[in-house]
Amino acid sequence: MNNEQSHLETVKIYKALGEPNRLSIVKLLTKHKELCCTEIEEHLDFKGSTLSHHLKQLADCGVLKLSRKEGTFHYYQLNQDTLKRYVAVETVLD
Amino acid sequence: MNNEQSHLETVKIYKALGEPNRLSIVKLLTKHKELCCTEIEEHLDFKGSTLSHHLKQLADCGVLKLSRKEGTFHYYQLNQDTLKRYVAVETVLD
DNA sequence: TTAATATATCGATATATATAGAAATATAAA
DNA sequence: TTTATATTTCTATATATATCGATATATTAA
Repeated sequence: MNNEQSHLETVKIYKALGEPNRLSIVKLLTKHKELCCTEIEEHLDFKGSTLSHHLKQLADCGVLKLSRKEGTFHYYQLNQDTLKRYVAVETVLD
Repeated sequence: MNNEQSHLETVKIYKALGEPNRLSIVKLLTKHKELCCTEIEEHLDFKGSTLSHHLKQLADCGVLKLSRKEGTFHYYQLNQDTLKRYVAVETVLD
């Protein structure tokens, strides 16, 4: 539990959340069951390639997961298990 | 609550926690009521000026506070209120 | 098949950040 | 006072990261 690996996993998660645009993505997803890239871009103003990088980082550390692919649309949703394990969701995300 | 300022405050806190050495400082302080710089340096191996920067960053966002000065020794402790508001302390810090 | 659209990856770059040595500050002891 | 010690601040630098345009991939429609 408190080994080096979990330490770095924890760091990775907080690093992912410690950037304004990524935290906005997470907050946006608390208001929607799932969203695809195009929908996220409608709410938050940055370029597609930038969004893709942020989504990858959030997915790599387990904060988000790809929930569904419908045609070319990739839908993402929050990974509530991860969030509850690391974040005080009741004060930060509610 | 969910305004731009609190968004950036939240980012600041997770950014502070999202670095291996700083997270180590926080974890170390969960095991001690308070510690001064010299004591922290005995546990974690980095230079005094580096430690000072990390402590400043952690204190600026409210994760740590300067609890006491005794001579030239500056004692720091965790700010439990901040931690509880942002971190799932029972899984991350216990 | 070709064309159109959505997303991801690549490569470059500008900005941010962690680190460290040196200097500054502060306190206490000699 | 001078000296020693603890911590902070200053300055430089190397590394990490966010962003973006271009390209690549994947899927669907025509």
